Amino acid sequence: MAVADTKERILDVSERLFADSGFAKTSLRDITSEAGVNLAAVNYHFGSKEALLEAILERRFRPINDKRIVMLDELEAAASSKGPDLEDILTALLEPPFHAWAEAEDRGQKLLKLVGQIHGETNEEIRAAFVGQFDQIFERFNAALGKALPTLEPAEVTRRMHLVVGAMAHTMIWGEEIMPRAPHGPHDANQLLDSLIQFAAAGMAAPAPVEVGVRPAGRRKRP
Amino acid sequence: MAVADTKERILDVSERLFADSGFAKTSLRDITSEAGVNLAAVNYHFGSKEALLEAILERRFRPINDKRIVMLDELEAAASSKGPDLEDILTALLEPPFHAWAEAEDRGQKLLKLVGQIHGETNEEIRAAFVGQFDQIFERFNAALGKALPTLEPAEVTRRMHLVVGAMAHTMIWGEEIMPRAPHGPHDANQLLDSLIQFAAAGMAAPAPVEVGVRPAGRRKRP
DNA sequence: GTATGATTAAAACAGTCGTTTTATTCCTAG
DNA sequence: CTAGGAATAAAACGACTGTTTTAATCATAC
Repeated sequence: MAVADTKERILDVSERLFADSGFAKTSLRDITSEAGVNLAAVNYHFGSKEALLEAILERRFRPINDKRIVMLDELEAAASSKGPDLEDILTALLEPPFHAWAEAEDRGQKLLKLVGQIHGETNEEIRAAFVGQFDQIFERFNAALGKALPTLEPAEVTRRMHLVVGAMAHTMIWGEEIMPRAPHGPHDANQLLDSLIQFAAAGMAAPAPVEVGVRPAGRRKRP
Repeated sequence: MAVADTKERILDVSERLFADSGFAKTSLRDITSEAGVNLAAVNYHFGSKEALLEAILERRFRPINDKRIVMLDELEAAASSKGPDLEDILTALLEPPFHAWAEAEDRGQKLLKLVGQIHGETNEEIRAAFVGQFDQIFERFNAALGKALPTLEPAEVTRRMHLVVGAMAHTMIWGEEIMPRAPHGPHDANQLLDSLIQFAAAGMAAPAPVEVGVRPAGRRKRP
């Protein structure tokens, strides 16, 4: 068996098992027996179980984030001095992971469910490696969104951007269960993405909130 | 040591340890030694480690969901035949968990991080018990939101409602890290909640998306 | 063909896990 | 005061964990 075969089989199988049963509950014996490789192969090729998880995440998110940057680069190159439109920026942010998710679902790879498990379930090193993959994405899109929404405080832009990411992540992690009547063809996925982008664009462009210190004590009593 | 003391100490400690280190990585010995109780106490009082997790979730989410229902009841009792306003419904949906989260953070109880770990990391039984706690919430608020947004397809209302929940959950799970410069006083929490409600209201009220089958092939090319 | 390094295989290691069993203590009802 | 169940404590059980070690096999370069 060629090396690439063994390594990729381990990646494929462990990605699925981690997503299905969780990182901690999936043993190396589960992985290696299902992949048809030796138990020691994981430690030999990856070093440790946790390094295997890092390799899985890297393999999936690298092309997604690369695509995001490329799309944003193109938008900014084609835009006027005002910068790209809000909806286009959000499309560049949301479409690559969403398509990866929809395609992965079709192929039975529920890798995105892994994201929901990373928090707390693995050590700080992995968490840092994971969020580190998104540092550049965050900075670039935060800046672009701030330029597209010049009336908003930068901190408010950042807050709302995180809300957008949360809406997306929640959809991808729970989408399978919370939208059971929507089979995962490209059709449904595109409809979901449309809803998401429209929702996100409206939310990002919502009127600036009233300043905290200025507002009357009782929250949100309309006049 | 009184019974209530032992059970509650186990709940308090395990809630914190689960949230910090994850369910699978936290051993009963970690819990019982830190709580100052005997190792067998968990199995004696709760039956199993997984039943302990169910008890933790029940203890925290029961009052939150009760409050949501009470607030929605009051809104509907006071509303005209058109039903309550969108923003009020969203406040009833988002404020109870948000305040519980902010207060819990202050007391060092990061229970909401648990939610992000439930998916996949525990067995189907627990997952079912967890989502079952939100069945009533989902139905009630889905209906109320549909009434407040009569121009939207019901399926679209449901989709957007899930996006709102995702934005909220993401904020609560990651808020600690993604908003590092915002200390968790009631001040910042309220500001965050304001942003969230404003964002959610605008997103929910976004224009209805173009029908999938009708739309031209290339996505979202504006005229 | 043989040497050499990479890969796979099999076995053993040392430790931790959740749970159960057995004993002991505590508290209260009669 | 005492019987009896509830609660706590201590110890042991059996199973499973990630990792490491030791052998065997394979492919490639000379």
